[in-house]
Amino acid sequence: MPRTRDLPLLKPEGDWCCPPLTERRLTAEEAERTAVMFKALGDPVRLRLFSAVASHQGGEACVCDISDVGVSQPTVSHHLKKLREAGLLSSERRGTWVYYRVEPAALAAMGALLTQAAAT
Amino acid sequence: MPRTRDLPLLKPEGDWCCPPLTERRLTAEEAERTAVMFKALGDPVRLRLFSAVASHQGGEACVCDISDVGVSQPTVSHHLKKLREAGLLSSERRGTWVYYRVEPAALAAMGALLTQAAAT
DNA sequence: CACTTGATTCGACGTACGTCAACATAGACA
DNA sequence: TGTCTATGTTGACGTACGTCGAATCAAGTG
Repeated sequence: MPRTRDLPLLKPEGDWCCPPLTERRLTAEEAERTAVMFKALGDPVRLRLFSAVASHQGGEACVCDISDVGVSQPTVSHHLKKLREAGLLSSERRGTWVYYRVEPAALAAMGALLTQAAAT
Repeated sequence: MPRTRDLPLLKPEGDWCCPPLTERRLTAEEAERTAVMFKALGDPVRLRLFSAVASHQGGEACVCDISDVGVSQPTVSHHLKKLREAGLLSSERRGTWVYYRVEPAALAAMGALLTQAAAT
């Protein structure tokens, strides 16, 4: 498989959820919604799990591929659930294993929220 | 003051702290360091405070400008301290008031971490 | 100096979170 | 059917977190 980017690059617009942090003050609801995503990445173990999925070849990884994070297996499952509930990961069972992959939209939204704010 | 961008635009490289989430798995230390920043934005009140500072004219705001977030003033101070400790804000006292401004480097680092990961 | 306003620190409270061991569930295979 | 492996769920425990009131500090004003 070529490592070229022949797939539809997603537009860097971030209004999937919220405007850039510099545009205006977030409302209470916007902040509530956005905070869930940031909080999901606000734990070292979840961050490592997320980067393990994101950096795995094919863009997806089964739990068995990424469970070596230094915590027990139930804890891994717990954190993956959190990431899924935050909309950052999606899971799918295929036979024996459960595969996780990153949700590009959420990732792009968070990125736009920050990068467009950095140009102040 | 002109609102043109005549100031040194910071390079969108994000190795200020960590590689993009897709490049490789984060080490425990990298995850620990990065999680602090994400956790800082993982609270609705802090998110609103941060966006209030970021969207304020001149790129800075005194505490009195942004204290209307629905929590007591000590709580506001507590959250601003958290954001400062995470490297996302810097503060400076000028006379009676304390002014907060966003730390562009940290913001850019987080943004790069995510946007460069979204191009998988 | 005392007094007022802005901001941080302190001490306490309740809740949420991360973690684990034990148990439960799902699929593969004999 | 039963057993084995891979994940998810439950219940419990300790710690960290968000919140507040009260006390404290900082700077301006009379």
